[in-house]
Amino acid sequence: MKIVEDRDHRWDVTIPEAREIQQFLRTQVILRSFYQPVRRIIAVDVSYSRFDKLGYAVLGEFTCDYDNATGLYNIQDVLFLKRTGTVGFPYVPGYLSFREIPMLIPLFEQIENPPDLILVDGAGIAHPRELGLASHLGVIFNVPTIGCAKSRLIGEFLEPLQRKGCASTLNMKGKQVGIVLRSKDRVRPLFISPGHLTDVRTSSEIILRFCSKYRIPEPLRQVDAISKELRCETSKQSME
DNA sequence: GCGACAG
DNA sequence: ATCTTGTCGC
Repeated sequence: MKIVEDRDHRWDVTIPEAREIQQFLRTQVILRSFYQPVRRIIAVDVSYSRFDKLGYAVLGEFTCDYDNATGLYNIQDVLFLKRTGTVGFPYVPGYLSFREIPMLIPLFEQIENPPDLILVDGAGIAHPRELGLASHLGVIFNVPTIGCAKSRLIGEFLEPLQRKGCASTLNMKGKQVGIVLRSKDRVRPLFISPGHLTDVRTSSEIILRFCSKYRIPEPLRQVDAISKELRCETSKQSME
């Protein structure tokens, strides 16, 4: 996969420079209904070492079949790409994409064809400048993305009912930027927002269809487990 | 000035 | 994000 030429930029930047990049890229975000069901999807995640500045990036590619009987996707993993790299940007709320995307780019370079959809652990447009990690990734590759955060970055909301599937709107400055979704009975809700080439409605529907037994949608749950596994086996080796 | 703050 | 033990609830 190749980054759209006009949307490529440096990653070793200062916070003010990062903010300017976000302010330009946000103008490229497109929100629109997404034709379901999806067939080929990619999910990504990064975990970190507490000692050194190492990050463990994982990209998972899956094929999906929508099951009319259960209302869920049956997923089949096709391949997992892993990479250990140096983290070059600190965690600053609102600038997560400058920390994680540089570690993911080498993995996306190994993917020939863009998928139908990319699932991201983080915010989409539910972001101070409407360009969270999912939106940033979607815009530079021009691929549909959905942001699926485990906690709130920004926005007002009412607590959704405790049943799986219950939801409430996530609003920013009076307009809806996402949805607060209960992905399982009696667990903390997920904060879903469209990244690029999707919309709130489609994003929440797709995410719910990837949630069967657990709070986290299956593709994201798998790449999360694999990146933690990679971190553990890597730090174990460096001890001998 | 103070609180809030994805991963 | 990471670390960390037991413990409460479904």
